[in-house]
Amino acid sequence: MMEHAQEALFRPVRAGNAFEETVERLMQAIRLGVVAPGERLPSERDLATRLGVSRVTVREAIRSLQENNYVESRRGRYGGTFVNDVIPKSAPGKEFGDIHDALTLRKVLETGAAETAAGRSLGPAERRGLRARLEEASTASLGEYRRKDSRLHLAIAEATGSASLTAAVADSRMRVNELLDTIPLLEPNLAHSNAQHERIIASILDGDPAGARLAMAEHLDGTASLLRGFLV
Amino acid sequence: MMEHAQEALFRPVRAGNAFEETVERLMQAIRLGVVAPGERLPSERDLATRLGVSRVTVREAIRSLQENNYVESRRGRYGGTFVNDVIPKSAPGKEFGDIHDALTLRKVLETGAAETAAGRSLGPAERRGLRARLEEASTASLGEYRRKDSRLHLAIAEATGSASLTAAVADSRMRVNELLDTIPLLEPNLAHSNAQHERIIASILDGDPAGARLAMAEHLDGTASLLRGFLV
DNA sequence: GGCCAATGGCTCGCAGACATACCTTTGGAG
DNA sequence: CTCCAAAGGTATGTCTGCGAGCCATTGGCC
Repeated sequence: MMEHAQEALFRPVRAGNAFEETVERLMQAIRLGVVAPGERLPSERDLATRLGVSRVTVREAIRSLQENNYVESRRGRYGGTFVNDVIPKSAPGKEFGDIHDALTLRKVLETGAAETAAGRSLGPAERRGLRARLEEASTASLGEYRRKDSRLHLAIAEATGSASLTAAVADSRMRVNELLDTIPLLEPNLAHSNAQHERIIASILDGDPAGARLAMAEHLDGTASLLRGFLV
Repeated sequence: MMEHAQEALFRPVRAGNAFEETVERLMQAIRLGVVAPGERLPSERDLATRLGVSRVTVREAIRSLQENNYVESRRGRYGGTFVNDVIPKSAPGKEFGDIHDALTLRKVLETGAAETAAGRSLGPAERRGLRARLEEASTASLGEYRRKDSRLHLAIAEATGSASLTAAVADSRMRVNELLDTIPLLEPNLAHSNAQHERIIASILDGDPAGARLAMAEHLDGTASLLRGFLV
């Protein structure tokens, strides 16, 4: 019997209860900038359907976000649940194994996504979307950088046309962002990142898979060594 | 708001109920050959702990496998639940979008895994393990080929040292295997596959990441075009 | 031959999640 | 000004899944 493969296959079937999972997803949407500050989440009924949980559970999750000041809800037509500007903390306590695991998966997924995206023939809407996210990230302030950066990387994953690859990238980024939140973000890193982003997007738009992979790999190695340096 | 990224983030929080998820995992372990015919599954109590579900749920899942002749249970000390030789078939009905999605994710994950594994310094046990799986796959009969093939690919994923990458590869393989089960497996394909396997493992053992990636990419492209040809 | 540890087999009460229905608030449309 | 669609807020009965305990069976060890 393959002892180690069992660890992967016999891992827990569910990460947490429905409530915790739902909170996690909504947090992802907010922290990755998929729903930006000031914007509205989908309605509770809509979320319940999409997430496959009951509306009660969605409401409990939103309640918990309200209590931590992530969102505010307004009633009535054209009401809804809106994302606040303040984005509170995060609490670490990671081990080295976790870091290696998270960074390995991220590198595989994101270099693969960049290469795949570059190998496709993208429509004008997709090309515009990528350029827009690049522009957003390059003009972002320190405070909003992580969110804009995530949106750019997610847009690259989407450009592969694979929903499950996009989902995997989103999950992976959440894990890595948790780690990144524990170390300082400095202006020089940011400028360097932006230059790398431009190379990545240029390679994708030019249809240069090898270039896109290489540029993404260098980009990721930057934050990876930063992380390893700070946390080990 | 990024409409498409929402589809990824607001996907269902749980794939099915605890029972269905548990059945799925046990099926994976059996079909991917992690627990071979004649071998014993971990005890119910053990599985319940590892899978994070109650023993009742594990038992219901095993019950369902028994009814489909996948396993048999024996009581008493040194008893347990044993995998049968007969491996029944599944029934498909996939759409093209699913196929593209599954193949895209697989390619990203497995080429990344091969490259990562080749870039690590593997211990003697890992090197032996890879050679053993290669040997098993190359001497496998038509009937057991898919299982042995999966074990080899899983061993490569394990060699990356990343548990979550291994888990992702396992999930991805399950999806693709479901598709592969619907098309014929022929001796020439098998011989070709074995030759490619040797190149992949050789590159990994030689510490040649680029070569490993390339060899894996060619290997996967083979079955990918086979699939696209048969199913589109 | 008897013991006993480890396994599968079984039951019952509780907590979490669900489906469904209804109430309240709000602001644009007519 | 009135209406009403769409959103959040609330309540209730049902069911799934869990925890925990106990029973039944088996085969090696003493």
